[in-house]
Amino acid sequence: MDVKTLCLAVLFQGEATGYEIKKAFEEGPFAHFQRASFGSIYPALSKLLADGMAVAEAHEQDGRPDKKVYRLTQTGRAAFHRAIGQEPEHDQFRSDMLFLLYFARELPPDRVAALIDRYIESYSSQADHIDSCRTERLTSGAEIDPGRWLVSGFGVEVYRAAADYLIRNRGPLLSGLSKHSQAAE
Amino acid sequence: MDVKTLCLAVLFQGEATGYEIKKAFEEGPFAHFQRASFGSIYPALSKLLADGMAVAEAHEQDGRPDKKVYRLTQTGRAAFHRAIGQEPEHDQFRSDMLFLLYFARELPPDRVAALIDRYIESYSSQADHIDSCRTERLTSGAEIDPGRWLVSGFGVEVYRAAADYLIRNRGPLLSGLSKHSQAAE
DNA sequence: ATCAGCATATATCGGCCCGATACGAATCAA
DNA sequence: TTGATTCGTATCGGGCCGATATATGCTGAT
Repeated sequence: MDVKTLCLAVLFQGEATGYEIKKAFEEGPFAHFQRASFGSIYPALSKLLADGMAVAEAHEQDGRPDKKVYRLTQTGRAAFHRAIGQEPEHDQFRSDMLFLLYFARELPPDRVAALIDRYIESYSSQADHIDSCRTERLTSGAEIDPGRWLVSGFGVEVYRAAADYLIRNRGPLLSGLSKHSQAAE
Repeated sequence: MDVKTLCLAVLFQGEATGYEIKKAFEEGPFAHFQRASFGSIYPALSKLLADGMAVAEAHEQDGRPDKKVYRLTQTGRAAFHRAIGQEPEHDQFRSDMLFLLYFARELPPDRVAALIDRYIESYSSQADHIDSCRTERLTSGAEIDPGRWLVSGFGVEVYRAAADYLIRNRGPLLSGLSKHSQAAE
């Protein structure tokens, strides 16, 4: 999924500025499983305009700095449907934390403990946050989109599983580490 | 974690060629949570040589094409320890599958079903594969590194949780989708 | 038997994308 | 009052991926 497609996706859900598109990947609906930076969003939006997939409307009103609100054209909507017809790439996960824990033997045990605690806290709070958004949407009485519901539930489940695993294995890791250092050093 | 550090990590575990380093991220110990391509590995290795962090030995023997076996120097080993002393970046996950499922409403239901089935199959087989490597190592009687054990267990647990969630929610998603299309179209 | 395809092996190049940075102002907390 | 944070657009350097080039030996289908 290139950033052009990602912008198409956000704009498919309604008009937005470049800044708002960024937020959709930071705290919005696409957070946790897709991302894009300003350095790729703004050029992508320019290209969308050039290709006639979107139109921009300048709003100078509110604060002071001009803002450009982008909206998809029919061409853009068609391009989005074409894009989601393509075969998806494999999921990818990148974790510096697991990388460091892999080398736990090479780190001071107290650092390993701190690392794993931060990891647990981070995953737990992310699960809680998504979960609170879900219950909020449930109680709001608004209509629930099955796709979005599945995706957010996936996030809760997987983050929880990750946190639980680390809670269960924190002790064993630390004691395994100390046993080894007793034997080897 | 830049590719230079990643190469340092692989070489820390023993000498290797560029090709073997790539494999460490494809099927080796770092698969699933870190990655690197040839386009970044070879330049990184050149830099490692230039910085005196590694030395290369040419082997022309075996097949026909020359291979360069890289080995870390003391400087390299020190650089690696310095690198793992740094603060890790946040974990990141990117999933085209979840992106597509988010837009399930915009896709033909049979495609959604196929997509989710492939997803389940992929996650299940990855969990099984890591798990078989773990039982193999357990029964081999060789010493078990606590860090690596934790990391591989994490993979099994999280992949299983993801697959289980999708198995449980495949039906509800599909029926939710058909209910909606009845109501709206 | 032959030939396509894959594994081994090194290397480069175009292009995409991130992170930092610049610019500018308003609002809010210390 | 002054530093931080939010809103907002935009570029630039550098890092990294994916495709491609090059070369050869092995293996399994036809």
